[in-house]
Amino acid sequence: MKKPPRGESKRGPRPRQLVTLRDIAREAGVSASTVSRIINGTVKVSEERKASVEAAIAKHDFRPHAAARGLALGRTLTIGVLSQAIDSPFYAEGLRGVERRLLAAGYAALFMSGNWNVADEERCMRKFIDHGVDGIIMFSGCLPNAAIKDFAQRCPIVVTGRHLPAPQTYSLPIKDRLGATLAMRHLIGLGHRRIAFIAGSENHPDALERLAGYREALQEARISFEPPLVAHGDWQERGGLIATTQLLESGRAFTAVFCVNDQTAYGAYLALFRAGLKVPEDVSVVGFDDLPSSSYSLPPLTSVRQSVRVLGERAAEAILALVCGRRPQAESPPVELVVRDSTRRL
Amino acid sequence: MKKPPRGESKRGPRPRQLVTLRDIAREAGVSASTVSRIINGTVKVSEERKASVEAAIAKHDFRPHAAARGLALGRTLTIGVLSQAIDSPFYAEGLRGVERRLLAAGYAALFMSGNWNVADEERCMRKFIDHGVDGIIMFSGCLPNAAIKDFAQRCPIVVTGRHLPAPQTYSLPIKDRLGATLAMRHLIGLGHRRIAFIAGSENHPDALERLAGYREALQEARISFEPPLVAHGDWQERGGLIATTQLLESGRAFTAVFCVNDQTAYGAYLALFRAGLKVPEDVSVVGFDDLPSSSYSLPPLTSVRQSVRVLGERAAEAILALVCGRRPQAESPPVELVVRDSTRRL
DNA sequence: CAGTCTTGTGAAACCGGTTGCAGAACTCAT
DNA sequence: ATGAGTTCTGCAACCGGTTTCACAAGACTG
Repeated sequence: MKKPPRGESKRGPRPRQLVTLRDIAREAGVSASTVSRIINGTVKVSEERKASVEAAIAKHDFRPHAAARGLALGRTLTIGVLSQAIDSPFYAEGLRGVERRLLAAGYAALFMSGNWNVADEERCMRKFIDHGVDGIIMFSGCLPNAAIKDFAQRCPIVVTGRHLPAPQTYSLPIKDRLGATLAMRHLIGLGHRRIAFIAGSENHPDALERLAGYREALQEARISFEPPLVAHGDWQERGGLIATTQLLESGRAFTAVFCVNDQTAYGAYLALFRAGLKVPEDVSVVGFDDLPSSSYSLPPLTSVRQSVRVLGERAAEAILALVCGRRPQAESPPVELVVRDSTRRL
Repeated sequence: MKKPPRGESKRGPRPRQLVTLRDIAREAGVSASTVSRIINGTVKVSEERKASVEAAIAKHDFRPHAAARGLALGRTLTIGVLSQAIDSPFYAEGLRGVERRLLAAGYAALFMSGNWNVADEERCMRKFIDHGVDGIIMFSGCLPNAAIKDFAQRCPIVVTGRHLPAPQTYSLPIKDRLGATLAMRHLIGLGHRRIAFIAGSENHPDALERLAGYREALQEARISFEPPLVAHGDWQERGGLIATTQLLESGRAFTAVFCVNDQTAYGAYLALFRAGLKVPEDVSVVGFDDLPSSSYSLPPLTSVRQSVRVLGERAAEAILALVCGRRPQAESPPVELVVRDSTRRL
């Protein structure tokens, strides 16, 4: 019962740096310190030495060893980014924003997926710590706040989609409720009264807030809330398809569907299509997130837009600030409704 | 004109490890070597010491410092993964596969996007090297083979979508031509003769191969190749929309469109929709890649499937093998045609 | 021209792990 | 009781950078 070493069981020989800083120093006839100073520009060095060192560096195409530098500096220039699934178009947008902004600052991103699952999220977080990331960005996961605070003692954390006041931590809330009311007011303004809602998974905070927005808007318009008009999906096409199909089979009348996110709306589209119903002639549909592909759905989807890409950029800015010991100033991006062709006046 | 240091201009104080291996050793009354050996299970250690060391580790929730370990071991347990855009559903699928397989082996993935652009790809590769990755996976980029061979001298590389025989390198070709002929034979078998092709960007090797497959299938069926039936897109929805629109406006008759990838097909869908044409009644459409969302397009899209996710898994297996000094044995996944509702018999 | 102030440089310590080597302790056979 | 063989453990060196500190050389001041 020997515990296998980390990683793969078989390993090759221990790899070495082909050319080290001291090799360069020897070749240029200076000390290692001088080479280090030239590379980092930390202290002024005489022109002639600088030239000969730079020549030696170029000649051997020398690149400092990352781990060694990381050890000495206490930094890895790496940020861990936790999303729920790297292949979800929603998170992909966010990751893109993060990547852009981090790259510009010289940082690289370690992406991992939590799979909407506390255990996986926790595992990812530990892995980030083990990899020595300088900071972590969490896209709204299901990890309890207490756990996050715990991790935050080891490295700064930026979390989107929730409010979490704690040291070494910064939150970028998502305006779920406001967005949902925007969508609903649009439908109500078009004369719709019987509006179904395809919700997300039951325990997810974003899902609950969007549901709250749905109810709030109904109340505002003095339309009574009918529980049977709410069906639960899974944030993905499949869930939207199933939920909408059930809703149709239940026989409850409705003239519009508000979906908790765009992927759910795509599923709803297919369910309506199979039932021979046309969007928007027979049923109006509104999504949430305004994914890039929503401009290309048939018909192009009306959706609530709070740019996830910008959210990612802001999150990246915030984590960089935290890492450098500054106070982040990033704000959540604005929410707006993008009206396309999936909704019509009754 | 002072050169700013790497990363952000302002940095906080140099962070230190809160509790080190030697702290644990002192607390447990053993030497640092013993603690290291217990953590890695490299050598047998007496039960009593083991217990007291593990107690101390648990008490302080000690985690070894990644950079220090990386320095000593010469490994970072990190793999660089280059795709063209992290928010492209195509690459996202592949990244997902890579992530799964790497995580299982204890490795983490550093993802970066090359943006279909040689300069960016090169920059990413350098960044990977600078970050000390143990290996690199490249999803079919536009970097010339010579450049790749160059990078391969510093660390092993697995590349998909091309054939590149070189030491420290492994290729997983994509069966573009075969896939394209499958799609075309399907359309031709349904009685289509005037088949348009929406190609990708002109210089991309995958695009050229798919075009070659298109022509090959035409020739096989003794249908003459008509250059005006080929339009160029950009691998994305937008390009498919524009190209199809132009094709329609050109007045050339066609009964089917084969698109270089699914995203292009989504754009074609929208163009046809706007022109009042129905799929598949008026025009049949076939895509390539079988993205997950293609089951949910309206109508669900017939597409060539060579699972990118599996490709990613295979690539991950191959790079792990290379890193451990073994010979990779991974094969490209099989290609097949998935027939859905976007094609019909003439 | 002596004394103080800069400025550039190298030796050595340090970051926090891993590991070769040698010695201690313990087993077992003679 | 003694020697050989085995198992466990600690010392010290090492991985490859960065940085403190001391010092020498040159610039400036009175």
